[in-house]
Amino acid sequence: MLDIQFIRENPEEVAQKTKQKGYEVNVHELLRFDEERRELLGAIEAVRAKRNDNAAKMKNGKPAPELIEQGKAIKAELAELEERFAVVDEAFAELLMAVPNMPLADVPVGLTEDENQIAKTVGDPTAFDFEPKQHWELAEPRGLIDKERAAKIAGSRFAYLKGDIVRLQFAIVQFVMQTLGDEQIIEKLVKENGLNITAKPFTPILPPAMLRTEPYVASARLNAEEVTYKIEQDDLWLNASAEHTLCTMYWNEILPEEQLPIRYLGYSTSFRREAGTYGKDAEGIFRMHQFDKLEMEVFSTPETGLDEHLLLVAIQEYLLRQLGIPYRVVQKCTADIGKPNARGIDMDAWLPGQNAYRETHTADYMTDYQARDLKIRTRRKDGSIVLVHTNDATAFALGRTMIAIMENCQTADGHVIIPEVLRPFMGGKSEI
RNA sequence: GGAAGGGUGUCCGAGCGGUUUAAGGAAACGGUCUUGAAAACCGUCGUGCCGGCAACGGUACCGUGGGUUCGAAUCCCACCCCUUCCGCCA
Repeated sequence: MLDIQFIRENPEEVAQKTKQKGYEVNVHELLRFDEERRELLGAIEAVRAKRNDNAAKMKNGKPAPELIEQGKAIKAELAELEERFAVVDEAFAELLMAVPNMPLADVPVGLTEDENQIAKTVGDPTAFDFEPKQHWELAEPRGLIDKERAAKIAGSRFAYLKGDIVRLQFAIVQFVMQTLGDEQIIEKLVKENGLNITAKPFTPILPPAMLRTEPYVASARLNAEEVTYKIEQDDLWLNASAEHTLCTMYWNEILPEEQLPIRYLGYSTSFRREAGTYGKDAEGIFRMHQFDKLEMEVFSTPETGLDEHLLLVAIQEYLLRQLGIPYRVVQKCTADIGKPNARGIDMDAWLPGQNAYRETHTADYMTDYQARDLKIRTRRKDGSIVLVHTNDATAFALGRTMIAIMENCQTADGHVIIPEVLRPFMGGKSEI
């Protein structure tokens, strides 16, 4: 949620930016509830003080009957106030939760994704002296992807991946783990981008793939049940990204400042119901109910949050360049960055088979919006306590990355040249 | 899944419904002593919210949510988690 103090002090700005993000919240009504709520809270606390006082008088020995009578009256008075408070508080909380994070100044204002801006394009679309195929045309005939049998067992949008494509996935995982664990590479990227943050490498992490409702809601990442799988029996949800189980990891904790930034490289299977996407990307493995993903997650001080975000974007670009995949960087507009986001970047990889750029990466900067609900704070060296800033970003969505490799590195006879950097993890193999 | 025992502050650990304003210890920080350090001694030492420029005051929080009571860490109910034993299992 957004800082109520900030909303009190900047109601017009909050109303305007809320609108820019495509959200409808009556800020003035919110502030009226806020005021009423505080008034009632003051009254309640005064009555409670009276109650505590009254009870204290009865500490020693036999309670006087008139004190008990007084206590009963106080109890009734308190109950009446608390009832009124509960109503106001609920209305207040509902409005407050509806307020999105404020976009940073450089986020383009726009109400649909058409107003996203292409920040830059890197590499030319791969040239072929033959008609490039779509990834499933390459993979299915060779038995690398079997969707028919998967449909028999689990339904549509599932697949069996087999053979060299599986080796490729784990080669990518190894490559990314090695790259993000290399302090020199991080340092180089920090310097190149003029960032004022450490070169601390990323720690690989395998998170749970499920989480409970309470932390999920607090993460501001729980989408409607149309999008996310729910395990009713156990009050658990299947995560739609490792970022969901990573950002919630320090829920309700105060981290010593020396520990920051905490940089994780998470690997997790992600699950999405993809309701309402019937027919869209039906072929191949572009849009699946289940896919594996490498996700970066960073907890930092407020001062370094933006630089951490820029580092994550730089890493995404570096990884794509290492694989030799042409891509473009998209600065998402106010309506497209998402409710908890202050800034959001997408990366679209060039897919020759589709003759189009398609989204393969996202980088999200939440400032303290997500941390406020998750109650993740840091204790500074001077003893003060502040909310951390959170960042998440895709390292590689493995399915889509393999699509990009297959389509960009395909040969006329339907094989795939393995990018140089992956070969050490493919047993030296240069083609599959 | 069955049985038993537990969840108290950064950690350990007390806590017969009303001297709990949560004992005591450890760690940490500040100080005295010391050439310096250790030891010893003295002091400080949870989080949120409301009010206040501030010192401070009020209030809530002892796994979570409800209930009983004039009064709940303490009693009752439900749920979550942890430990041990048994069963099952990669």
